[in-house]
Amino acid sequence: MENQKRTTIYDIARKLDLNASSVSRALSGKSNVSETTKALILKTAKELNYRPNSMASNLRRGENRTIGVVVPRINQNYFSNIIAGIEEVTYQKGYNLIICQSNESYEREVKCVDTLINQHVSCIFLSISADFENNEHLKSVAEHGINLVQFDRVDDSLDTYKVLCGNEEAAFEAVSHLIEQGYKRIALLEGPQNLNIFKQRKAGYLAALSKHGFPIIENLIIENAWTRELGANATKDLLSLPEPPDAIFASTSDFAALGVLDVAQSKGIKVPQELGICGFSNEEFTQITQPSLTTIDQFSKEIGKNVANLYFQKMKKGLATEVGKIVNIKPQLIIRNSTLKNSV
Amino acid sequence: MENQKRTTIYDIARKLDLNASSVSRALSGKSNVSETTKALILKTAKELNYRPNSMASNLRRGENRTIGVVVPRINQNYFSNIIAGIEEVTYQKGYNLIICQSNESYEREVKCVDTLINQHVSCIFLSISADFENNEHLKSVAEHGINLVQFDRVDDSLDTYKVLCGNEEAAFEAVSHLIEQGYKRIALLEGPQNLNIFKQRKAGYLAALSKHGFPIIENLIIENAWTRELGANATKDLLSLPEPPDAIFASTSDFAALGVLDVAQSKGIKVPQELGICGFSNEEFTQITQPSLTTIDQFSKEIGKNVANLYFQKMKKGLATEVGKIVNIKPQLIIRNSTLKNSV
DNA sequence: TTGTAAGCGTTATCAT
DNA sequence: ATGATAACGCTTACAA
Repeated sequence: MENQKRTTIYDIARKLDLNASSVSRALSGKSNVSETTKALILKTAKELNYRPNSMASNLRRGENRTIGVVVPRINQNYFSNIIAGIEEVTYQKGYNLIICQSNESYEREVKCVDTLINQHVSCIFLSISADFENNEHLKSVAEHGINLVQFDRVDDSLDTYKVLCGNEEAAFEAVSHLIEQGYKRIALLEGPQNLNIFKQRKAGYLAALSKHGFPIIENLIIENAWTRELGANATKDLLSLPEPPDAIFASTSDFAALGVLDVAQSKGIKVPQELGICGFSNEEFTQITQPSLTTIDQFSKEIGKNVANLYFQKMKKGLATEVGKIVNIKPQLIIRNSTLKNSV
Repeated sequence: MENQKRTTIYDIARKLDLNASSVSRALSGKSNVSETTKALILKTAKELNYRPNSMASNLRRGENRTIGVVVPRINQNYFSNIIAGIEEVTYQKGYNLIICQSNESYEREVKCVDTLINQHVSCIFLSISADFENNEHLKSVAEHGINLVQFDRVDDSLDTYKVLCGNEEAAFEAVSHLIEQGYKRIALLEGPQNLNIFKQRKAGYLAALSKHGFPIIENLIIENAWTRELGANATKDLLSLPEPPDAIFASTSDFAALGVLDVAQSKGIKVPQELGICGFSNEEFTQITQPSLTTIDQFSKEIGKNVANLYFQKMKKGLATEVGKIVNIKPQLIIRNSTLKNSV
């Protein structure tokens, strides 16, 4: 069972006293083969349990109907939804997906890209890791004639196709909403600034403050607070300031926002009356917390679909030179109880 | 950029006035090649930006260092964690992963398996879809000399390697715990019975009842309640019975348990005093609800690692004929407030 | 409509 | 230690 030889087109040809090329033609639905022999070939192919060897045909044709995906983490809702979106499109196009996770490590990201290049994938969809160092590996993708679509966490300096998700405007909206609700001292939990998305979210925060004439208070901005625990620690620090904030925008993630809520509850601080909390990503649990958390939905599955469509509808057809190289998915502010100071 | 030819071992050979076979030997680290030429080859390979063509070498060697994974849904915590576990092992072994999702559709599951067979993957890791019909496609995997590891949702009738996760004992423990807490009328939300896991969970429920001398009450058992909404509907029905249950075991998922909690809260029923609730899977949100939900942790990432290790440590080495074909991951009951009637 | 033959980029086997 | 050659299974000009 282990090592029996699989049937090839030659086996079929031999059995029917035909030539392998006829079999190939028949199986790939070419027109130049008579209906009778075609039927015969299809029949015996089935009998012999024939399966095409895609390694061989890929090699011969010089193209591999496979797309490589590199994400920081597979098992994070945001990314697994993107992958699901990608898969929905690629499956229907008959393409396979090779999935790699960088585990937020730059070194590993480089290795993933390397193996994908070796696999001769048609395209790579990639979101960079948290400790991104430089873009040599991404340049080498292009050097090997492989298409590249960056999404979400992208290297701006590289002129590739990109799917972005309006981080700056989302942060702007969120902070504006906090201001409209009457919060006066709004803190920011920010993520690693080598990632574009966190830079943009910070920019949105700053823009909203300045638009409403609010001062920028440096010690209300906490770096690297992007897990539940780090969010909680940051909150403890913030609340013990002489002039503590009355709202915290956890721009990094809903997990950080959850950490904020943890601390607020353990200290008996009322949310949203005494402290407003806003997260980022619309994780499932944000509607379950007490109070439910205001957050930003990024339409992650949509992002995935757009990434894949960008490849199939534009790149592959050689369309879109400059126009349409960048797709923007507009995120949406989801207002819930954790910031509704006025309405409670 | 798009269509330039990639450098091959012939290009390197030509440049160094050597033979392609020497280059091949040098690059694949064989011993029978002098240190000097080896160094030379490696150097020029780098200069020419050479990348091995794995399609070609796979074809030649007759093996594809790729593993196919088929899951019902990629973007479900349980499965994405399993995939993360698988990836952790396969990455380190230098294997690639082709991921497919069946979307709980049998037809699509068959297609996924088909493409994986065509890809000549070394092994398929699979968890069957909800509307599983028959195992013809799984049999054909073996017929093509491809290894198969089933996990979690498996077809018991097939003699393959399996990674299971003690569904029956977990359900037994959960229901025993409910009984010990003093609940008298324990309802069951059950899933599609064509899936082994739901059958086993039901069996565990029944076994626990009978062990403690509890009667089996048919109308406390609700079929197909495995989403939040279906769980809520089932709960409404249950609570309007003349003799409603005082505990509900949502054996299908934590989402169903959440639906139960929704209804309890909207009806002002106190959890756990008037109604005990137990879920299944230890989703992230179960520790966030008010009250927190008792559930069962399945160690999903561990399952993934075990699946992959089963292949690398046993199947691939031809070890383990009968012994060790089935690995059992013991799940763990996580007791939280939603069932602690006695302690509140 | 069918057959012939070359070639995709490797690697394995044999000879040198 | 290195070279020549065939082969993996398929596709595709080209010839018949």
